Amino acid sequence: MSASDQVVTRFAPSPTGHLHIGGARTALFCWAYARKRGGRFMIRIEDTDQARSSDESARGILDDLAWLGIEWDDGPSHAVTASDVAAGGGGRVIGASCRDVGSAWGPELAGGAGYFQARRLKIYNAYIEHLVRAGRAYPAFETAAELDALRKAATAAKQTFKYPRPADVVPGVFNETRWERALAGAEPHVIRFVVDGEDVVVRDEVLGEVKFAAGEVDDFVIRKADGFPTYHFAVVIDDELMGVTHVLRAQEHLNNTPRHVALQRALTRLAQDGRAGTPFRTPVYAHMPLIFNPDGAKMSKRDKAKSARKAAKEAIAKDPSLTPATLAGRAGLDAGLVAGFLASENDSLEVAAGLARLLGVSLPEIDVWDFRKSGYLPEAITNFIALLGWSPGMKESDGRDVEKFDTAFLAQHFDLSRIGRTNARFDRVKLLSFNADLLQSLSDERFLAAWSAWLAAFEPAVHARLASVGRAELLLLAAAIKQRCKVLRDSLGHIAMFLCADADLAYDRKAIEKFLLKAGEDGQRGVDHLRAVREVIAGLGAIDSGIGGELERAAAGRGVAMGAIAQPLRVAVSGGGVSPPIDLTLRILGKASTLARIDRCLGQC
RNA sequence: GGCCCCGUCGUCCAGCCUGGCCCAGGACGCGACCCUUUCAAGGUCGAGACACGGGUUCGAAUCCCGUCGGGGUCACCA
Repeated sequence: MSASDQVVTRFAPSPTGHLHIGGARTALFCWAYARKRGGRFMIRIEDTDQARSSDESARGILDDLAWLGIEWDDGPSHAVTASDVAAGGGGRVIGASCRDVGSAWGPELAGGAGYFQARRLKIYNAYIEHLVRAGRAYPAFETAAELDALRKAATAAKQTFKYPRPADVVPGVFNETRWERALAGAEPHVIRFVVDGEDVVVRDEVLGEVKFAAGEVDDFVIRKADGFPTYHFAVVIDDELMGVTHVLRAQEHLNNTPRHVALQRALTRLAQDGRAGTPFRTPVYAHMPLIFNPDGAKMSKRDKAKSARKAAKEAIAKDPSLTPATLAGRAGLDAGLVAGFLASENDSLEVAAGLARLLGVSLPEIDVWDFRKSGYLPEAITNFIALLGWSPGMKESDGRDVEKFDTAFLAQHFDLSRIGRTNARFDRVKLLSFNADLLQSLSDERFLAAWSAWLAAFEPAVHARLASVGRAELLLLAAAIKQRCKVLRDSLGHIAMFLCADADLAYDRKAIEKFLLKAGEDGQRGVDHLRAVREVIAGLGAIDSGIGGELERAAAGRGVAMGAIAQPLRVAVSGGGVSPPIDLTLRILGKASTLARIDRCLGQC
């Protein structure tokens, strides 16, 4: 395969926040397709929105991608962080040997810098000037307010708004007057593209042929008043210049495609007329289905606000003494902002998070970062999202569908032809099950490693406390909680009883009544068994792997089933009726702690 | 509203292109039972869908048309 027909895919995030789970799927599919075809996968940062873009966000997105194990051949260079579980730690840089996509335009575009659109203004402007001189684009001077008024009028008249091309703009004729006026610099202006009246047929690998009639698209903006290109323009220029052959993106972009094709055609004519550049190719398009919420709307950050609002309203309904103001006070938030939030006047993420913390509810995970915080494994995420809109269509030998696989499998089997057309709801319960299965399949050692890395990143205080626990005990702990966690965050609830000081352990009165004080069918009470077992344990040198046998002998000696002594013991050392298997629990606690807790419990009986 | 996309169990996915092997298969969830020192985990079994209406055909989940339903998009955001 020559370089010219090598497949090049790209993921082009806008650095305005965290990486959305839908974006992660797009990136994953782009990556998998490039790998499958032996091509290159590229990242381009679309930071042409000056107000919303940030370097911090770009770094975060790159980091999330790396964490997922999605590595790019071309794009910004990025050091892999230590918390990057999938890639196995730090010490590497992704994108260090990327292709050159801009140094011909200036040294500032050498290396990874060429993959940031905000630095490529010189390139876009050169094309824009050629387009203007060819009569395919023109400066427009309407203000945002004027356009708004036109739009409102159209809506009021029940008509679709389309930008009316000014009478002095003639397709194919350079409007020097407007250009000079723009160059003078006194008036804010945008550059609009002259959309010709041709039908566009988009050939899509997923949807087939999609026809757009001429006249559907108006003269859209290609350069904003601040001098930055719009998405439509930058994407077309860069995809061509960067040799992108396949564009995989979400279906919400389908309606943009005719604009992009129109631009490609105009730019190609420019080249053919000998004015500038080389002909623009139309990449292969593949628009994938959207990812929905459980309630059937497009999954978005707004879901967090919705969920927090609901929780707050329920809290207020339950406790009428609560008001938006008291809620705001307790959560340390601005009262006005909270009131507005509850009235659905804003969807502040800050308010949502604050309210959630205060009320002890968890917000739905939307961004990859949210899933990281909750304690999902990257392998579970990539496996699960790959199934949202794609399937390998293979059967296991036992007749079940193949649905558990890793990214290596994707790289080997991913194909455009098996991308579905129907939107998928994001089912967190199934994701949870995928993650739980993965966690359980880990050896105790590997579980401990993943768990410890997660604690270090998200629960440093707990991680620090565990630092004083011996490796053998940690491994025992890992074994005890592994099957009980669907996500790593669940571990917190399971280890609380171990982290708690013996003197601080709280006893559940009901559990004491039920398992210690109430007499069983044989007339014996748990508390009596507990006293006997206490002496057995006190007589032991230490609690080791033989403890299970000791307890069984003790039970047999008293003529009762294991449960009759395990439950009282469990209440004594954990405070309640639920804990990991009693032998493991006692081994982790150790003899001193076990006896101390039994004695405390006996004191409460 | 205009334009565009979609419509198989509650949810995700297989089957659709190349009609019969489909009174539709798998997974998650749900129910029951088994295992069991609690909670989990695990095992077995079960309930559960071709949106509707017309065609075409010997035969349709699969092909065609219509209806209804859902979604996306109509920015100097991407």
